[in-house]
Amino acid sequence: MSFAERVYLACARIPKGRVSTYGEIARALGCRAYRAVGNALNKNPFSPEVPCHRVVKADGSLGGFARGARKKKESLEREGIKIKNGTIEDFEKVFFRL
DNA sequence: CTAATGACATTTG
DNA sequence: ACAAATGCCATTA
Repeated sequence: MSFAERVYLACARIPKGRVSTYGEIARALGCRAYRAVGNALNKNPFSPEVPCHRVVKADGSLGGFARGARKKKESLEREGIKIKNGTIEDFEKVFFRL
């Protein structure tokens, strides 16, 4: 089981309509490799299977997205997450602590 | 094995 | 508040 695999599993735990951060994912895995988490999600071999779009930066901004940040924003809004000028509103509310 | 690279995070200027 | 500099950790070349 590689690090990336664990990342995907953790990601899959995030409920619809909530978001989490790269750092939080790393913390849930028992380390602080938030950079590595980003790399794992970027590869993302399980594209629609694992909801990688629910993972954002710690400051509430969306961060990057392999298929374009635009798409990511739309996906999140579709799940009921409001975004204001590239930043998530009520970030503290929708934040999902693993 | 060493070096380079990020969908990051925090601190400083 | 914003931009730049540092630190971070696993992966990959």
